[in-house]
Amino acid sequence: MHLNKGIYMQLSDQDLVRRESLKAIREMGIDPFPHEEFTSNTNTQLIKGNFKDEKAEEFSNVSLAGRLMSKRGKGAAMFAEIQDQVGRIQIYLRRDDICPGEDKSIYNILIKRHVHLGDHIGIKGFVFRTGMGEITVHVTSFTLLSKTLRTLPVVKKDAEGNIYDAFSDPELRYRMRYVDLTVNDGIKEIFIIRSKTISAMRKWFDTKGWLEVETPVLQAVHGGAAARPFKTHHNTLDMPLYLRIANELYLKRLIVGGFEGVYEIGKMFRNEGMDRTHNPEFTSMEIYVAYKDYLWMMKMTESLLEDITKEVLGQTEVEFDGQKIDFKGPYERISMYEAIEKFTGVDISEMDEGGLRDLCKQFHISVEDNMGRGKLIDEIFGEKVEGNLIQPTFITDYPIEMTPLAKKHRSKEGLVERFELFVNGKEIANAYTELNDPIDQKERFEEQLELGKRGDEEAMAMDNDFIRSLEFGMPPTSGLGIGIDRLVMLLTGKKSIQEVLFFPQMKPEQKKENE
RNA sequence: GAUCUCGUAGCUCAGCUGGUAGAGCAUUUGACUUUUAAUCAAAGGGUCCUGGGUUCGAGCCCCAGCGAGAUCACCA
Repeated sequence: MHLNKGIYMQLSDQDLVRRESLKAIREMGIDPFPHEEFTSNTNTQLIKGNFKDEKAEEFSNVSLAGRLMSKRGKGAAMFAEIQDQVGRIQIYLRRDDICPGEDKSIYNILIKRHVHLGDHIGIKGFVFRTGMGEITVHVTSFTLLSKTLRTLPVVKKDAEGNIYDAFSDPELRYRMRYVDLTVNDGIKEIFIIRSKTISAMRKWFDTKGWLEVETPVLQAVHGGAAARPFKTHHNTLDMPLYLRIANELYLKRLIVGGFEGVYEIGKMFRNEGMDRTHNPEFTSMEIYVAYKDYLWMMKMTESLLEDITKEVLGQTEVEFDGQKIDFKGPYERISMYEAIEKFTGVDISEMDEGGLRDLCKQFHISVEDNMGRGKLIDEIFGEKVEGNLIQPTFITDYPIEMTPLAKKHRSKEGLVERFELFVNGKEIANAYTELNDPIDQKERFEEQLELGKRGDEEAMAMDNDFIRSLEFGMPPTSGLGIGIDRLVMLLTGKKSIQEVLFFPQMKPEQKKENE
């Protein structure tokens, strides 16, 4: 890309033309960036959806604002298109209607010459249908609302809906998302689905009486998950702080404090690799409900996802990468050991660390010396099982070594009460019957410290205040976390997380020179 | 972090065995008062990502760097 040569300051010949026009507009006595509000009484969608030829008089006085997206000059008249947030509509500008007097400069000079594609305009007029049958606004009054100084890519669509010259370079699309949103079809819809998903979830929880809360993003001890954090520094306190990798331990403190249902939707930060399913900051939803267990939470999760997909998409089925995925519950439930046996034919439930290590070798799965039993099982699962779980599937009952914050299984030795929900081969939710025995919790942290000493960089740190809070008594509780970005990817059919983030993380365009 | 691929006009892309750049759209000028990927005529627009090297000569070959995408590893 030509980004290195200075995308910020270099102007193309086309951009220079716009600067010249800006000057010319001012010389005409017209403010290219006027202050006054422009009042619309409709929008493109309302007109296109409701206009009827026999009811044309209802549309005899419309006003709307938007960007000029195409111009088809025909001499003393012109067809053009205006685009607002909800769509696009054709407009018809006739010189003698816009300039009824002797002075034709608004049409001849301003509109024909100095108004460019991308400019924000306000129009008033009446709606009619052209000879070709297209609903069109016949403009009687034209206002320039904001001049565009850069050339917008022009994306054209023919009658069959074929797209020409789409603005398709992913780098440019992500860096200049404002352009992507403006010129490419369907981009806004992705983010509308994202927004609706979050708001549907929030509404669903609020209806149950659970409380939306906010917990610290800056944490002195980063806990609640296995991941490398971003480190920062507080100047006044002169101490290191970490951006949260999870908020679990804080939310549980609130359950200790007497809230019976709390949830938080917010950003987490993990200082790890980036690829098409990982961004350094991502959005998670975590919810904790007192007096519940993970069996209850599975039912809740089914019901939540079924309701949300229905609300957002109008149906529970989505199509992803050619596969039909149905969020209608109930979902298949299968324990971790059963799942591994199902896809490998090997029963690992009684295997010790050495046996698992041999099995990994047999399956050509590369493992590290510092991996404990839990991690080895996780490797086998990730390699042999995960990818097969296309329809929503609960994997339950994880080995205790992998899960230091979950309660021991009520009946199965060596396991914890945990489930993860897999869809399309990817984990999208994770839940426990939360560990509320402070002595057990302390021992689990100590085991984590041991793993840390063996070289596991992601082992959790001891959180003494969290232990203290449990000593004050946490009711039996179940917690659930959902990766919002991944859920939105499923609901929008997007294979890359960057497609569902407005501004995915990018390296800087230019090296700093003399800053 | 590793490997592979890519970077040429505002956008989307061509560019042959190495001979100092092309198209469509967009822009500018002109024609056209119901067109629609408007049309017709003409014109302008380039640090071929950056820096080295090979060569009489590099968009093309080699090396290094920058940025992006895909795959893999780690993670959600």
